[in-house]
Amino acid sequence: MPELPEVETVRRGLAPVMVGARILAVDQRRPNLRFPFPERFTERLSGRGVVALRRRAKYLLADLDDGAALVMHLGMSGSFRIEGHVDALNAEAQKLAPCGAPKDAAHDHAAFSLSNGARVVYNDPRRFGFMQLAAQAGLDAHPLFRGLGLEPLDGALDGAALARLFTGKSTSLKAALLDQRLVAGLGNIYVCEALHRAGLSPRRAAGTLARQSGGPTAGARRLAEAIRTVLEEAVAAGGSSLRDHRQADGSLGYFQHSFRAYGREGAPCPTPGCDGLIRRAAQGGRSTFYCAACQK
DNA sequence: CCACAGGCCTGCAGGC
DNA sequence: TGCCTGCAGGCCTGTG
Repeated sequence: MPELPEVETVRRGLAPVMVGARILAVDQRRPNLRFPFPERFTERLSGRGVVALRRRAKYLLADLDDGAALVMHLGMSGSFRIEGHVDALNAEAQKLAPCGAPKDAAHDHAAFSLSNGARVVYNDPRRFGFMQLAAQAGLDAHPLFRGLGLEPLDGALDGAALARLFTGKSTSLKAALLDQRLVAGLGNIYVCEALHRAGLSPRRAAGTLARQSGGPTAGARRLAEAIRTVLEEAVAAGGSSLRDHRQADGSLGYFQHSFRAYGREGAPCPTPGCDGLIRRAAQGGRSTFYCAACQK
């Protein structure tokens, strides 16, 4: 579920409820997720105000009023839901409620009771997610963040930046784009989608897109553009993770209907003028969907 | 029973 | 020797 667009959707859904509110209590229901919860987790959060809700790559960050940041990663199956909010702001937030609500509470692992009456519940069946506390100051130097690469939507990702990152790399484009140290926030779905849009083979060596004769290659420019546009479109659609608990207005979580390659094995390639079929192959133990006819 | 699933880390082996 | 790379396995549970 959670690649960059999904985490951003979560952030936008939670922000109206959490920012400006105070955490009254934390209901921590087990000692660990992927990693142990921080020491004295509930004590350290109780009474704290939430100043801001931010995102870096696939991390969600709640800035607290004591200078700490609650760092949250959703892993493969993490989701939040909002309960018990009744005012107008909350109605809007409910509409944005990220990743829907699970059918039962069996995998509710932590819940934050807020001063505005809302309860924000974290659910994660596979428990690949985690939560940590870090200092806001120097967060970029924190072990979780210091190695992260370019944030795709902040304006720094263009053909020249990609060409520079790919210089000398013999690894495949698929692996390079999944590497969070180069570009941060892409996962299996959006890598497949971006490569398809750019007309580039997932098996092609990343270094072949490096600079040539003083400038970025056309492929690097196309790829940077494809990454930005697919992420922007997915964010605008509320991500791809909201198959369940669809809102009546249908404005969120519909990007899975716009996939051109991911999960479409055997389907006709949607590229105009291409008569290929979408294929599925394994790369690094994960499925890659691509069209051999138009992705070179 | 099996394969597979949106993330990410480690260890290991091979190539240069 | 070092560095890069690909790959398997592990963490967990759910679904087809």
